[in-house]
Amino acid sequence: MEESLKLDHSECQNKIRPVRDALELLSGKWKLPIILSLWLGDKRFSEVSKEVNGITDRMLSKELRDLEINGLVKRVIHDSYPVVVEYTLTDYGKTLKPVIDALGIWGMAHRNRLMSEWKKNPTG
Amino acid sequence: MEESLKLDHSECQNKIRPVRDALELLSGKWKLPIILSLWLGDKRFSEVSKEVNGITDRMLSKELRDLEINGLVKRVIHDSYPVVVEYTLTDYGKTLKPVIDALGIWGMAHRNRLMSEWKKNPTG
DNA sequence: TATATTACTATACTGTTGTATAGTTTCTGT
DNA sequence: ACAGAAACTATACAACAGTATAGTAATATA
Repeated sequence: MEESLKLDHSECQNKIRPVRDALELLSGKWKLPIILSLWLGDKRFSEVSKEVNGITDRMLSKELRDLEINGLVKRVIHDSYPVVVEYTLTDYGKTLKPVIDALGIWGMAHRNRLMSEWKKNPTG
Repeated sequence: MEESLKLDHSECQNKIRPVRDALELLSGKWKLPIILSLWLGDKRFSEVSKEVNGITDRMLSKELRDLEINGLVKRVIHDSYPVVVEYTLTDYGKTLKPVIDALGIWGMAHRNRLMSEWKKNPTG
């Protein structure tokens, strides 16, 4: 009995871990905007910087490195003046589509729900 | 041209917002463990506390309130000795299933990928 | 009266995430 | 020689998420 409870619990932990992994990979203020910016096409550092409103160089650099380490983004250096660095979403990065879609669909429904609640009772 | 770029950008923002909403609702150290604990059945405060390893009362209280405000969890007070409070996942909370599944599937694939990379080059 | 249980709240602290601002390197046009 | 651009890095700081520890209210039992 004790034993089976523990099994259930550790099974649950095993199920939760990959969910957390995926969540952590996407969470934070800047990862999604950066990924979506690159989804529309390869970009240089300064181009992403312009497109992702409000991000500092430091954060952009850090987040791009993070995404690169996880294999979602590839960094390509062009030997030109001035050194041009292009970032591209990898095919692997694009496998995130179903995840982002699922989040988006639920998030949309949630917004609609909150809206209709507010219509029923505007003062909250 | 300028105009169409701006449109693209704001459209993109509109798409990103619900994704972020959903992400924020699930992110943090404790929300997923709590949700999954309640998925297996209604629980009292102290039962969740025992099941979700390492959480403090303060965090549990805060997160449960947060989940309640977002309509994912319902708080039911039983008038008994000592006061018993039961938390249940709402039907609405259960609509998160496809989201959590999508995260879990991707996270699992990611783990496998990292494992097979490690096998190719164990020293990193 | 003292102690125990449940479901919390209060206060103070730490650690991580993100911000602000400036500096570095390499190159090139003037 | 100097200014300027690209792609960063360094340092210091602020804000927020989370932790540690203790305390509270209601009720019951010894």
